[in-house]
Amino acid sequence: MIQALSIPNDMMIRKIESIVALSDEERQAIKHLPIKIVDMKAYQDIVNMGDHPTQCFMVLEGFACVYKETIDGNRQILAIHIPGDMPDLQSLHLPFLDINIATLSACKLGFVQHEDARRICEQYPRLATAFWRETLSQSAIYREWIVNNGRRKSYTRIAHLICELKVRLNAVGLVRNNRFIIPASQAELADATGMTPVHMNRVLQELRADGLIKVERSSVSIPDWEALKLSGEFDPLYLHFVNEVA
Amino acid sequence: MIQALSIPNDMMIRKIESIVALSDEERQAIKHLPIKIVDMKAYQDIVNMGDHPTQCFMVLEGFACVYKETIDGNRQILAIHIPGDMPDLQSLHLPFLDINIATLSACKLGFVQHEDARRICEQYPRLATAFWRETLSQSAIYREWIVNNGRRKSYTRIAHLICELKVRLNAVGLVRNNRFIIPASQAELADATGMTPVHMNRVLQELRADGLIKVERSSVSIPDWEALKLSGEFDPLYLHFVNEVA
DNA sequence: CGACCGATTGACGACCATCAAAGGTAGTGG
DNA sequence: CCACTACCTTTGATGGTCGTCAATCGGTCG
Repeated sequence: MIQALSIPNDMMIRKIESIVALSDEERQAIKHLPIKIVDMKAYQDIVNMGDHPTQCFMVLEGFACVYKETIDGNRQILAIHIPGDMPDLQSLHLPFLDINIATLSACKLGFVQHEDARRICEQYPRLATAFWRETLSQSAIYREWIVNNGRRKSYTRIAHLICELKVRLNAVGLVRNNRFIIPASQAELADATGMTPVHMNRVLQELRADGLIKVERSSVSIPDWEALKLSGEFDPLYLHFVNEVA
Repeated sequence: MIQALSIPNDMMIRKIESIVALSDEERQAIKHLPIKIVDMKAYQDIVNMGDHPTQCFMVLEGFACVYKETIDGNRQILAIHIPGDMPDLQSLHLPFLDINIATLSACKLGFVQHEDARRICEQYPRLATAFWRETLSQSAIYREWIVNNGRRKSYTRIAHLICELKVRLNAVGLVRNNRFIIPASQAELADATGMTPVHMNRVLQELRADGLIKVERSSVSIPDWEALKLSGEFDPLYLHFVNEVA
C-alpha cells in the first residue's frame, strides 16, 4: 500500500534528477510530497481556460494535450504531453489558466497542491530551479512548434512532429524495439500541426509510401531514423536533454 | 553620472513590481545589481543559437526579435521584444541557446551577469519567482502565436499580432495618442506570422482599406480598437496582465 | 544623381482546405 | 453470432488562400 503510493513520487524524483542532481534531503522532500492519484478516461478535460487552479499535476500514465479553440471552433493543439510531463506547472505562478488540457488516452495523473509545491520550492531552491527549468524546456518546444507550423511544408512538419515524439518517448523508456504508441487520431495530429484531417491522411500515406514510418493502429515504428530526421529537418537540441543525443 | 547609471535598474524594478510587490530590501538589491549598458544598431545579432551565455539582458530601448531559420533559409520570428522584456532570461537555466536574438531597431540593452542574477534569486526567492513568472508569461505568448499562426487566416492573424503589440506597448507607456511604432518591415512581419512579404503587403492593404489600421512609415494608429480586436479575435487574457484590461 | 531598400503590383501555380461520400474497424446489444 | 452503430480512415473532386517569380514604384541616403 505504502509502496504503491510512492510510485508517483519516485517518478517525480526521476524526472527532477534528469534535470538537476539531488541531495538525499531533497529526495526525501519529494518522497514525502503528497500526491493524489486520479484516473481519467480518454477525451476528458482535466483543466480549462479561465480556471484558477490550486494544484498542478504530473502525467503518470497515458497522453494528454494542451489546446485552445478559435472563435469559429477550430482547435489547435499546443502540446502533447507524455508520462513525466507537468503540463500546468505554470499555474504555480500564473493565477489563471490560458489553456485547456485534456486527456488523449486513458490517463493516470498525480496531483500536487500548489501550497505543497511552493513549500518545497522555498525550502529547497534547487527544486524550484528544476521546476523552473522544466517550464523553460517546454517553452523551447513551443518555439520549435512555431517554426514547424509556420515555415515547414506539411510533409516535413509531420515528420518533425513524429521525430520529437520519438525522442521524448525514448527518454522516458516508452520506445521498445524501435516502436512506440501515439494514441492520437489523424484529426488530432492535424490539430497539432495546423492542418486538416484530410490532408494529414494524405501526407501520412506519403510518409508510409516513402518508408519513413510504419503504422499499425496507434503504434508507430521508424525503419530508418536518419532518413526521418532528415525529412523532418529534425535537430533535437531544442529539447535540451542533458544526456542523450538522438 | 550615478543617476544615469541607475536608469536601467529603475526599469528593472518597475518591471518586477508589475509582477510582484517588492520590499525595500528587495528593491535595493535590484538597485545595486550591476547592469552593463550596450548600444546596438539595427539588424545586429545579439546572441545566437548554440551560445552558452554567461549573462542575460533586458531591452531598455528599441525592439528586438527572437528567430530561428530552417534549413532552406526561411526565417521564422518567434517573438517580438519591446522595452522591459528579457528575451533570453531562459539562459539562466538552460545551458545553451536554441534561438537567435537580433535587434529590429537601434537598441539599448542592459546586460546582467548570470552569477549576479542567480545570487539575488537565491537571496530573495520572490525575485526568483518574478523572473520565473516573466518566462511563464512569455510562454503564454508563444502558445497564442501557435494558435494564431496555425488556425487563423492571414487577415485575422495580422490583426491579432497588431492587437498584441498595441496592448504590450501600452503597458510600458509606448502608446501615445493611440499611436505607436512598430519598427519592422513588412518582410519581418511576414516572418513573424509565417507568411510571405507579398501576401503580407496585400493583407495590410486590406486592413487599411477596411479602416482598421492607419500606417505612416513605421507608425501605426488604430481608429477603432473594438473593431480591430474583433477582426483579430483578440482576447488579451493570455498576456496575464494584472492591472489593465484592454 | 544614382544606388539601395522596402513597398507595391501582376501573373501564375501549388499547397492545402473544403465538401461529400465510401470503406474499415471496434464496440454494443439483441 | 450477427446486426447495428459510431468513429476513424480513406478517396475523389473542386476551389481558395497563399506562395513564387518578376518587375515597377517610391522614398532615403551618401
